[in-house]
Amino acid sequence: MNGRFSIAIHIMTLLCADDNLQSSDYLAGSININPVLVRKELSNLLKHGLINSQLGKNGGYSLAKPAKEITIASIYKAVKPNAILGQAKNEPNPACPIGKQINSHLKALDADIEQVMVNKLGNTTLAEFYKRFD
Amino acid sequence: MNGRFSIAIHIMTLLCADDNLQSSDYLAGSININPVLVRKELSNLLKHGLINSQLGKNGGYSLAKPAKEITIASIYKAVKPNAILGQAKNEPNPACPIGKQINSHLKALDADIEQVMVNKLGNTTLAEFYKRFD
DNA sequence: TGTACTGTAATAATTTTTATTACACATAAA
DNA sequence: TTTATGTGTAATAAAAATTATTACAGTACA
Repeated sequence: MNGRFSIAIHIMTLLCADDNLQSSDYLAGSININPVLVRKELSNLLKHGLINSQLGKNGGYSLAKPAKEITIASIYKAVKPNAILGQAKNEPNPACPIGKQINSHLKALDADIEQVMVNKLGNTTLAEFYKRFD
Repeated sequence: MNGRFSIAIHIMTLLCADDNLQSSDYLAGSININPVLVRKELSNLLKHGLINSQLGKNGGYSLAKPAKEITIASIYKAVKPNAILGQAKNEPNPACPIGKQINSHLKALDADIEQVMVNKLGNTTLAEFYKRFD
């Protein structure tokens, strides 16, 4: 996994902390990454219905619903990678009985893992996560 | 996560499939990656006590113990990344109340996730995983 | 009608991953 | 005892992925 979950939850926490519209530049300043990257992730969160945006002057971003109705799992799902356990770039040797089948078995393992992860992350809401800050 | 878990479990499955010593070149041929990368991962698995190696002519690698005593979790632990959920490359803004604390809360989330993952992967042995191949 | 935003494309820089080359060292077998 | 075949590891190069930057069209408030 790359830094996307970290960026997404940082964004969501900042929006949770203040109901006013926040600009991508402000968010980028807290996360300390390029504003364009933030806008890309905001665009993704928007697509997943987690946030709202407002165009034009004094525009910005806000949560699409109350923080207690947003689970960490839903944020994770918005940015989740193809494979939690990672995947080979090269195709294994199809002439090898193990190589031929390993990917499908790995994929099954991955699905199991994703399920327990999402279960766990589904137990916490953004509101609860935010309460941990002091 | 990169391709390391995929490589490690592929290696372990191949060693499980045949008790004879296997060379890094043979393993690399099934995985379809460079033999040096395989030897690096073998070196790591060796360090974690999961395999044995034999130097010299006709040398190679074999499992360090019966496959039913090796869990998938122990293989995962040998290659696990710093953060399952990923981590930012840049330090968040220390002047921001959220930015200042986000990393420690993320780290806690990560620890929770790792625990449920390891629990889940601990339920399956290499022997059971290997049985799924036909 | 200017100003301050979002939204997105194109491109460059950086970092990470993977591949390759090279070679010291070990041991079985001819 | 010499040769062949393997491990172990360092150094370097190539490729791929991630992050940063520049640029600008479009929107809406004042």
